[in-house]
Amino acid sequence: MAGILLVEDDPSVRTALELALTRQGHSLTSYATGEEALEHIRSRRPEIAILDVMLPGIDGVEVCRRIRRLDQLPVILLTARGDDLDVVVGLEAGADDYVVKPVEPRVLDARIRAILRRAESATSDRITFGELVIDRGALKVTLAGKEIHLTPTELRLLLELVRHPGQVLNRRYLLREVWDHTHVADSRLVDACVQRVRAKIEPVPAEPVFIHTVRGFGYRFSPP
Amino acid sequence: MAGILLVEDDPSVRTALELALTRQGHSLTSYATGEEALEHIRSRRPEIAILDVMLPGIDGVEVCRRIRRLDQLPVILLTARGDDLDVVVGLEAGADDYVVKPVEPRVLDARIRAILRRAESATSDRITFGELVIDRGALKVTLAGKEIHLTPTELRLLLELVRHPGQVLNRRYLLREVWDHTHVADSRLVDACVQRVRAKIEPVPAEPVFIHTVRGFGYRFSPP
DNA sequence: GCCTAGTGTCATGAAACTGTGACAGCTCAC
DNA sequence: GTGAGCTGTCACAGTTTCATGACACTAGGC
Repeated sequence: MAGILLVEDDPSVRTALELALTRQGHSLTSYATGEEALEHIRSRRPEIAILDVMLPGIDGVEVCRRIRRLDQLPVILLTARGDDLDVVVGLEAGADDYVVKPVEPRVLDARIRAILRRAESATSDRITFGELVIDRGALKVTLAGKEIHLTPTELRLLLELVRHPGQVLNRRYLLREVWDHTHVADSRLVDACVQRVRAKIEPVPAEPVFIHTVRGFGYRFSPP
Repeated sequence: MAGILLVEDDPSVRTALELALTRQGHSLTSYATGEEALEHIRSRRPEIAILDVMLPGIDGVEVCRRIRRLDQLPVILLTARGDDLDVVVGLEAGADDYVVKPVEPRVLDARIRAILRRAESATSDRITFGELVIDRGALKVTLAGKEIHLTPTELRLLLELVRHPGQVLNRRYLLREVWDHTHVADSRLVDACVQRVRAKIEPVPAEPVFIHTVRGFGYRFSPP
């Protein structure tokens, strides 16, 4: 998933935060309860969790404790109460930061980045194009939070295209860079591979939004 | 020194903080200006720096930037102003936290501990991935509390993979790092060793949860 | 010398990946 | 509108890659 996990039960606050954080360029999945979040935390592998403290059922501090029992996942606790004792308890539960609502989106964003920077997971070189996230370190591609499996050649092709966003790359060039240079056969090879990649990453492969055909020249990667 | 470096120009605030933090069990050295602090930071090697933003001469944010240029030393910025923009600027300068004065000693202490805990876990000898605990100091690996015996090569391989969690490491790299650099050997050697490690640490070696094969590229360690 | 744990190599089968060609569908120039 | 040239789509067989287990070689303890 490679994004933020948000847990907030109040729908209006949740929507506002979703909007604000998405606008700051984060990808995000949100839940209303701690139970749901804990259930999905293993499979979705978020980079950071933002937990409201006051939740129905398991509260945010307890969710934080349970996360800590297994994982180093960074956690920010979010609360309406600014009580000093709460802050101390929250941080002792293993939270990395404790933020009092209402919070300016820019401030929350800055705190998220500060924590991610330190967690160093931010150093993994990741590129994001809307819903499409390409992690060059982990060699993982995710679309709308769902991991996409690409074969080695497909991945090399996509990385090559992404390396030159907006540029048209012709078939000869792609054959040289992605396949072995010694390749003579200029068949439909590139086309077929592009098609395979599209089938996996394009929501509607017939109307590609990422990899565009430039008739007579080649292909161009340009984010939507 | 292994303590806190405090930079605060107001003598009364400085004395109050010194007293409070000492009472919380921290050892501490304080300076009135950023220049003095920067001068001593190399030799004294503090664990964490707490910088007032408003300082005569170089201000706290600038001190933070200069520290960042050299070092990972954790930094807390301390300020009388709670302006959102200040927070963002401060955090972007590389600060780990931004605290507004006046601050309850307990809260400051909790924030210091949260940051130190995280900084320590990054370099700590013991890393936990769910059931798997790797003690780099004692060179011991335990799975669900039971000690696992790994041979030297197996252990070096596992440590190398764990050193880059989530990253795909190719066979050439692993051969260079884990085995001798001058190894011409068949890269199937890596496969065999990975197999052996899996047989020991994976509950179901055929469906690995720790060491994943990335076909065509190499192996990736990522916790379940 | 003998035994053992550790290590590198190899054969094998299974699974995944890839190149290829045929053909349909589309686009553009005329 | 029409035809030529491009491109999309698909199935399939050959190839590559990997997991697995067996085995030989080595160094060091006894």
